[in-house]
Amino acid sequence: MGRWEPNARGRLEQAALDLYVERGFEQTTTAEIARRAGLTERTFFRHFADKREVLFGGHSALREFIVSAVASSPDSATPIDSVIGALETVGALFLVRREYSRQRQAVIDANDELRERELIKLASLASTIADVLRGRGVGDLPASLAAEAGIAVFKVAFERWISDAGDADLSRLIRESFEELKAVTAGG
Amino acid sequence: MGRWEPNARGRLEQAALDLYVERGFEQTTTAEIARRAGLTERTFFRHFADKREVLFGGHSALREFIVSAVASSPDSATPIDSVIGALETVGALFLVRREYSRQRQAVIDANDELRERELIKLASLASTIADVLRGRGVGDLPASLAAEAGIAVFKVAFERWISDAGDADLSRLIRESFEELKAVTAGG
DNA sequence: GTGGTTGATGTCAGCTGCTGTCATCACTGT
DNA sequence: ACAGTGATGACAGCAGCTGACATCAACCAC
Repeated sequence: MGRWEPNARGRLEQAALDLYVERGFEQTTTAEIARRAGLTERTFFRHFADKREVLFGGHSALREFIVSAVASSPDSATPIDSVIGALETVGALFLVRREYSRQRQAVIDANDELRERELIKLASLASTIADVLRGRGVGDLPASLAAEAGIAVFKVAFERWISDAGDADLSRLIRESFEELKAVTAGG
Repeated sequence: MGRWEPNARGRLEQAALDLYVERGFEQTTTAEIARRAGLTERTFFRHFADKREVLFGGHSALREFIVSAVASSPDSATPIDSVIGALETVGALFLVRREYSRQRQAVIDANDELRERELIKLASLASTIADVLRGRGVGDLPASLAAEAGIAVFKVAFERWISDAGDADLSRLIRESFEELKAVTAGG
């Protein structure tokens, strides 16, 4: 048996989410999170860069998944189809996390600082996707726009998915939103 | 003559920008900004919600301008054309502020916290634009997508404008980027 | 003009997020 | 055994930000 209880990081994540749900993000101190996880405040900051980051641990895995999905899409695919296709694939992964996603998103939506962090994660993701597209020979401007447009579609679809009372399929919402974007930009 | 020097807010903005440029955002304390402006730290926080917000004072005017431009676009215009048209118009206003914009953007780009703040301002703007479109009878989904797509175009165009060595016209870059978005989404 | 009100600022105390630094001590390999 | 490693604890301290109260010129009512 180790000197300490295992999975300190996971305990901190759980304690933080619980407290953020119970009493809100701002009303929760880092010392409280650490105490509930059976650790000290200093240790909290060894595992997470700041009080917000504890909610965004899953983002790096998501990023890697999307990057490899875009990179491995067929050469015949247009840039935007590569991006939307990758996002549809990743959308399927959210199926089983619906309730967790809702809870987490409610916490984020209730606080501006957390919304800021979420937006920069998405912007950084768009930037990475654009880089991958450029690596596939896509021009600078279309790469940026395909990536930004894809993330815009994802944002809209995700919001619909979270607020949908039923059990809509995120992948399908992404596809529908993309078709709507096509319709919206096609005019003129 | 007043009891205090006039334009305290403006002095704080100038002092903050100067210090951020001179030694970087993180290396500047709010006390230093206040001191350089001839005021106290407490007064700084009476004028600005936080250390970042001092760089985003012009955003509310920009927002109002864009909102009224979208609202007053002809009924015959499609949603995306209303948005792009409004952004083109606002783009013309940046003509005379090129050097200031570059300086300010360099400060923002050098710091993640400032980039977060900028992104939430743009996201909030997109949300407001979508609301205006809905008020004009546009459906929920197309309103969100036209607004998000418009902001995506603006982001890409603004970045090109800032990094362009010459003196490109922001309005023209917005138009070009929009045409490129059309081309990118038109496939399939 | 006397007196009350207002509004921008100053002063001060204090909490919280976050960091640097050093100590601790189970575990690991030799 | 014994030294090294790595996760954690303990403690001090800075900077961002807030609440509460004081100050005092300008303005207004009379």
